[in-house]
Amino acid sequence: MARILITSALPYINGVKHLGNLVGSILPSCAYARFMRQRGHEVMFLCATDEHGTPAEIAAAKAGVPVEAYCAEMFEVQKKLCEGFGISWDWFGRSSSAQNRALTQHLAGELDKAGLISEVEERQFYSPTDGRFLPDRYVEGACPNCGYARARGDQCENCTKLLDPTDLLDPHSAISGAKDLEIRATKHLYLRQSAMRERLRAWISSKQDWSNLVSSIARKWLDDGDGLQDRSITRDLKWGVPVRKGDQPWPGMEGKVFYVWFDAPIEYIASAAEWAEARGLPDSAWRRWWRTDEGAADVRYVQFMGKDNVPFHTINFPATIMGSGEPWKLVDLIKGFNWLNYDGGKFSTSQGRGVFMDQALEVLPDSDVWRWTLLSNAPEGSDSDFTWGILQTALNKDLADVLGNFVSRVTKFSAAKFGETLPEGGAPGPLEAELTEALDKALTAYAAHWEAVEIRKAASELRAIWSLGNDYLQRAAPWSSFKTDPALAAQTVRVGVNLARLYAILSAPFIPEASGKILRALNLPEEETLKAWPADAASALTALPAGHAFAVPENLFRKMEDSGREALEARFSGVAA
RNA sequence: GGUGAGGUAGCUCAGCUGGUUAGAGCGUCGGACUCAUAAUCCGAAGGUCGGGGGUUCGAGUCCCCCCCUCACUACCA
Repeated sequence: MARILITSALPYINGVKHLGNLVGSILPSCAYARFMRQRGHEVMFLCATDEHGTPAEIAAAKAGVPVEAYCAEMFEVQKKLCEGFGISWDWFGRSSSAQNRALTQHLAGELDKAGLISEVEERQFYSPTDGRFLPDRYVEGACPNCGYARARGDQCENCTKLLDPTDLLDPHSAISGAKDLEIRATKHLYLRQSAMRERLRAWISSKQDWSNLVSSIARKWLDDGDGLQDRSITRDLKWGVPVRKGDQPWPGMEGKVFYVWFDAPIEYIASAAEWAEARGLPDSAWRRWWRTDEGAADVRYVQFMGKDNVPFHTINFPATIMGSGEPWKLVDLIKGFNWLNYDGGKFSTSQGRGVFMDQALEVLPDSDVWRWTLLSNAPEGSDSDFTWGILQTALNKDLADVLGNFVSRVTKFSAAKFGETLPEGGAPGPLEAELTEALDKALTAYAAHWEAVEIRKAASELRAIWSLGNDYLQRAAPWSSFKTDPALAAQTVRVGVNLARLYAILSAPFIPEASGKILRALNLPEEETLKAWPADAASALTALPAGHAFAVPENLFRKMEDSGREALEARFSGVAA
């Protein structure tokens, strides 16, 4: 038994996430965690909301509530939605927790002791009307290059020219529209990443099993332009972790907070501390997952994220951890995902384009359908497309026809001919031998794909395993043999129902609801059965003996008609209301 | 502009360090079967691997040039 630490990129607090966010980190991390638990490993699967920063403050202001209340509410909304998708984390925390505040301040203090923090005076736009400093992208004005009136301070989206906010003509606040902007000097702390460049490079180079996507993004940051730059870790905001050196004040930094990119990944660790506190466990219970000197040396740590998050997990956060000089667990495998596009275009939170998590469950409440569709089409190798046609195919063909119909035909036939207990008689023959051989190969491949975190390949192998069942039934044809040799048909039926049990176990990482339905129909205890991962096909096909009572389950999946698909396509075309 | 990723059958995608007739699912066509959610199973057709040049006995796979798509570009997190 191994110990597996799993984290999903933290969803930002300001609103409901779309399917692209879901498939890029939360969903695959959940499926992977479920697989590892079923294999008998000890799993700690953590996630949290990322709550600090300017967008949260602005979203709260727009909603007319204090930012703390806004975050508390959105945390509950996001938590419920994820639970609706069957997300199986051990703890879903909040980056605004007391634990994260303390740990962030502590790590900043350690970095300072190590000489890795520098103070830099910079000049930023300040808006007296808004009462805040404005990040570049919250300053708008006319583009000096093309004249576009609503260029943002970081880039003109019309001519794509990169800008400095001071370049803008007629600059004003994107929040209030105020024009009385002034440039103020302000002092900030920088993490001296440049000093850790070679250490980071050596660490990154040692990771041979990272994907091309992840490695190349990491290398780019090390070597782009003048190489790895130091990076500001503080902001002039109210909503965030107050800047302190451990538990001591930080002279000159009064009233400032840590920049959200700095405290958010630290929440991976802090969320484990939240978990321990919520369960009344001692600190050692969570530190054995995170401190290599307190038991975490044998932990395997896998992170899931979209490609936009890769720099933070390959460069910035490791720099924080390594720089502290303390023995915190570093990530072993980073699983990065590309983008999921919506019908050829981009999912967009700001434009309301695509399908959001709340809408998805509203129009199609069976979360297994979403899990299977999204995971079996996950954007692993390249950006990939979500369309309603793909969902319809995944539901109708894979889930309903290949898996659902298999369970249906085998249980119904058995019940009709032999009653609702597994019949006796017959003995395995050549067909069973062939099935066993094919299944053994497939089981090995399936588990290997999960071990390598190859989600699409695992899905494809699972589908092939489902198909083996139909192939077997087709050739064994118990509906024919029953007329002449009922014992032979009984043998086929026993194998068939055992296949249904096996499918429930193998499929659970993808479709936990359907797995539960199968196991309940087969009168099997869900939790123990899921952990009975098959050692080999032969034992899996004889797990349920003659005499075992079962029931015919309701159809596992209901298909989507073309008219239903068309209605969804129409509803979600272009920009949502 | 810079950097990165990608361009493989009608569609969605696999193809590791270069090696026999380039793969899968869906779709299409044909056949078998009738237990089952008009389900299943078998078979077939379908590709000048974005374009051009080069290296090699041999390239989808390596090198160069070009075209197209997308993302990122450090103050969004």
